[in-house]
Amino acid sequence: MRTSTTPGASAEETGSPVVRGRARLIDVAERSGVTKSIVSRIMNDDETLRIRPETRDRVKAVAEELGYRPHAGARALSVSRTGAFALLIPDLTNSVYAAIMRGAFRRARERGYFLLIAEDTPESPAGPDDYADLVVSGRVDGLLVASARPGSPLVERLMDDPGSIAHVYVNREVEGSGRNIGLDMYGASALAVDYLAGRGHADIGITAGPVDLHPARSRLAGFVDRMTEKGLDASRIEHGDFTERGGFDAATALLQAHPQLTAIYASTFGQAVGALKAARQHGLRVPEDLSVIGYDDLAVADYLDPPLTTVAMPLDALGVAAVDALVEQLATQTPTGVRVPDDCRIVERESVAAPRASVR
Amino acid sequence: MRTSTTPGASAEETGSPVVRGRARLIDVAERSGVTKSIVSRIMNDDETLRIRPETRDRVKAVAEELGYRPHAGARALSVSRTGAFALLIPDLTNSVYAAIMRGAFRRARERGYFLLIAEDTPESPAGPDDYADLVVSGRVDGLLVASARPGSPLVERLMDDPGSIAHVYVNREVEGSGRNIGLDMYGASALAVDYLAGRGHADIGITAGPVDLHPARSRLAGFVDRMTEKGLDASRIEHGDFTERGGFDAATALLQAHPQLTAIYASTFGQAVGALKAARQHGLRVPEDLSVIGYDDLAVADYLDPPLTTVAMPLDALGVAAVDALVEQLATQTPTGVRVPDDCRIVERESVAAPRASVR
DNA sequence: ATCCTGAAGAGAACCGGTTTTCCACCTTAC
DNA sequence: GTAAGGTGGAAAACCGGTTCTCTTCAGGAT
Repeated sequence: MRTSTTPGASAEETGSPVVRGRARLIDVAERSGVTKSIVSRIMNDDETLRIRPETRDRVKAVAEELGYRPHAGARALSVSRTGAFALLIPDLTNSVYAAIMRGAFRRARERGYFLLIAEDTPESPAGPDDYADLVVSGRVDGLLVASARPGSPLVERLMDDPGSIAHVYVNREVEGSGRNIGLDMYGASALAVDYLAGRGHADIGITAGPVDLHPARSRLAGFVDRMTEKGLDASRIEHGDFTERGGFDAATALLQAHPQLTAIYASTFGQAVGALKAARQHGLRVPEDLSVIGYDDLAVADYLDPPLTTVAMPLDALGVAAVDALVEQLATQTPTGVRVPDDCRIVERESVAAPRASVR
Repeated sequence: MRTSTTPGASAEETGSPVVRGRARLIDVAERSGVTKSIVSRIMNDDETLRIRPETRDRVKAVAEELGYRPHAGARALSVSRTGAFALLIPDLTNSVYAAIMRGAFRRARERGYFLLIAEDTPESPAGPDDYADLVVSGRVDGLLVASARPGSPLVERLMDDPGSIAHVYVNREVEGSGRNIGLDMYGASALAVDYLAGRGHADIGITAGPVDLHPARSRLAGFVDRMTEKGLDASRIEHGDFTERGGFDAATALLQAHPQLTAIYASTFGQAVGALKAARQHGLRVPEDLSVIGYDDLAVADYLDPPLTTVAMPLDALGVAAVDALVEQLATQTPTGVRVPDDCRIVERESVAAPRASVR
């Protein structure tokens, strides 16, 4: 687009800078009487640069005056680094991911990166090509993949050639990838079982998630194992999507199949909301007739009826850890996985009580 | 970073392409025996290019084989266009924005843009500089501002120099900007009043939003005007944040100040959730003792107790319209505002009924 | 006077594209 | 036989930075 902008054409006569859209490195250089290499090295705090303090100050003042901002594309071209990551989210409307996004976003800014957030659902792919091309085309430096589904085109591609595209898996782990940033969901499930059992529950059901998702499997495994350890019946399982609807359907099936159930452990927050509705439709009061515990502690939990007791997970810490891992991966060229320290805990509200026919 | 990558160094001997991170334009050119200018023009479907069909096919085949993807930074540098927008959201955890994001994201992709999403809260600014620098530094081509707050540094800066930074205001309008993409919130409020009045309600209160936010003012004005038109008392107003907490507080104050209230109109979905809780705490059954209607129709409305009747707004259409307006602004260099056609409507669920002491 | 040294900055190549200009060659017409 | 005109593609400038190498000049030592 050579629109003959001849920058500073009139400035040469007037001595004042012509009004341009943006100041470039060379504008700063000319105006302070040095070359652009010097300006560049000053702006980037080049340690190897020997320069008179007064020159440095003058250049910095001019840059400030002109509102100089380096052109991201030009810099990316030069240093082969964009300073941006892409975060792939399976569902933007799910507040759980909002919490992860928030942590990741903040941490990215702290480490000098911007975050490009994209919704990556099975239905709406990126278009002709997938999100891995964001890296190949030099738009971002790496991928934070929270949307991994085994067998999806993206995951296949990343597994095929793990070296050329920096990435980590967040929340949804991919086994064998060695770059999973996850929470101790297994332990969280065990904690939930302990909590319910501690209140006297023995007939506990679980609304589990889709079997192909790693988080669903971990949570279910933690539930089954701890139930079994305690000598309780771990067979009250119904699967459903990780949505309100899925939780409603699964809980309904659970209540029909096992009328003696006194507690339900829902695998996600959304499922718990659905389970509450299922209980109402069955004429069951929560927590008097049925206890419900959910996963992930969101702000709305306080405002449900009854306020929902949850297993709180450090979701923003997950986002933070993911960004840290990706930054480190770029620095060392070696992927690492992290299990975020599990300070998961039960947030007690009012949806859990002792079972109605407690035999204590 | 001149790491002497001498692309294709060994390829010259072996005849096969050396394994590189990415294929460049010149790699495609050399491999197909033409110059990079030709490849560029072929890949961009340059109409003015006269070329032998076989050459075109050969080049395209090579590009495909090498998995060539143009480098975004290099292209941005050359054409002064990045192919990305930034969407500034005030609260990532608010599902209302998720709906807008979704519409905007999809539409952006359709029009060849990526979306960089950023959370722009009053507390956590962008850092040393604000989000307008995303445009100045050539990282994105324009801003979709859904986080406008009058007097905020960003809005001030955009108002100061509206010409140099392409942007539109989404949802939260800025008066006098001429680039507002909004919904008919005024009309939606009137619709809610009509609906409640049609069910026999006369004592209607509103949980309004923060007075400095345009949506809050529009919704309140629509309420007040329509109430007044109908000869009803339009003074039952309490302000609160656009959150569950704000709705809870405002509704609590409303119920204490006006015990005769039979209906509450909540200015946001979150406020409605808070209002439901406030009703419960006051020992009021919804909808028998108190009707509640909320704003924006989210999926969870079905799962609240009772299921929440709402005024549904075309949120994804808002996102779509915003992207369209921004694309057009870049093309014509003239900002435009749009009021998204108001196909807003009442979604009836179970939180509204005739007032308990209906005098019909 | 000359040589050396270090400080301060100039100059140029390069990153990977896009776009304008120009040129060689082949036809066709005269 | 040659000029005109069209075809197909080559060459080079440019976008705005970064970084490596080279030059100049002053001052001190010899």
